[in-house]
Amino acid sequence: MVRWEPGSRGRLQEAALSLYGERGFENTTVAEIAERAGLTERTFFRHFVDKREVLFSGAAALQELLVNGVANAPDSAAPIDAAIAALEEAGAVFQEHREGALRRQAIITANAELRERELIKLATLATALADALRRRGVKDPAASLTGEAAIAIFKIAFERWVAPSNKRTLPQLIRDSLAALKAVTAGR
Amino acid sequence: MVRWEPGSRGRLQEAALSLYGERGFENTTVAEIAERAGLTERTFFRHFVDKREVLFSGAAALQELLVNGVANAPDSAAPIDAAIAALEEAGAVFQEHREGALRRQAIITANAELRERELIKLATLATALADALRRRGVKDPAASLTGEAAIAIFKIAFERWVAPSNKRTLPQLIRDSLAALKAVTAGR
DNA sequence: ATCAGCGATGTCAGTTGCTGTCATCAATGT
DNA sequence: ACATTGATGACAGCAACTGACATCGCTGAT
Repeated sequence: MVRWEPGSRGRLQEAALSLYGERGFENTTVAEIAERAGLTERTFFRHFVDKREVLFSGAAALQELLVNGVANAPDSAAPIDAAIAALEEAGAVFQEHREGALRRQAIITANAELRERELIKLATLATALADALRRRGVKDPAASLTGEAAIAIFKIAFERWVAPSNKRTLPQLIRDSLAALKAVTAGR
Repeated sequence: MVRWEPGSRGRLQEAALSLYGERGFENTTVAEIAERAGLTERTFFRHFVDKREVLFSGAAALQELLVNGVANAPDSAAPIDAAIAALEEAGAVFQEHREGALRRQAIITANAELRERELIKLATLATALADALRRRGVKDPAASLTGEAAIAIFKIAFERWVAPSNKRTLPQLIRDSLAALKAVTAGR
């Protein structure tokens, strides 16, 4: 007989996800999440720094994916192309878990607090991309701007990807958005 | 004999600003702010929706400035140039209040919660810019991307502007950042 | 085989941001 | 004079989060 069932963190995450989906983020208390997971409120805060973080714990893996993607891009690739290549790889991963991504995104867009947290995650990704580019020898402000531009592209592409009418794939939409940005910034 | 001193809102703002500066955002309670302003905690929340909003109440005016700037740009201006013109106007306003801007920014960058709020304000500005561009007949995704790109430029320019070593003016840095973004996104 | 220490969890009390509700009272308009 | 309004106070309460300490199965060293 074990003292605790294993996988507390996973149970908390699952409980939170379903409760947020059922009754909304604001209308679910941490006590309820913990109860559904068979744990204590205090334990919830040992696994997640706050109530929102349950939805964003995957961001670390995403960041690693992006940083590696930039690092592994061919030396000949221009900064923006290295960044976009990394985004496309990440986009492919999202594409394979479309259901879960949509469910999660619906929860996030329904709540201002969660949108705040999402933005800070995106901003973190932008600086991580910029760092990765600097490691390739890209100078500032080009590195920072490329990171920001890449994340802006991802943001727009993602928005279009989750739209109900969308039929295209996320990597495709990323390439399209890059083309659109190039068109917009082309001097005349 | 008046029942209340006038200017409660201003006093609350001033009290909050100074306390945040003295002992940091997290280490000052709303009760303390209210006390310094000679008011009640409850009254604080009647003027500001939350503890952070004290630092961001100017964002509405900034947004108006940007939207008007875009609307008033010459018809011949390309979307990105209309957006940049608006940013430069706003940048000039910041330039005239550099002291206050620096003080405020120091408080914000010192705290994660405040950085979150700042990002959501920037995101709001990006969509406001995009809306203003659509009113000029710009289509999506060009409008959204231009809004995002413009805000990215502003963000980077602002970061460089507040750096201690900086000697240049914010509008100048905005123009520089635009040029850098164009260089970065130029296809080959 | 024993035992000390570790790690995940529980328990509990406390702080603080924030909200709902009702009362107060000067100023203002009729 | 009287009702209305608008800004504030008073007070109770919820829920997010934290700190401190207890519990107890497991594991590794002796």
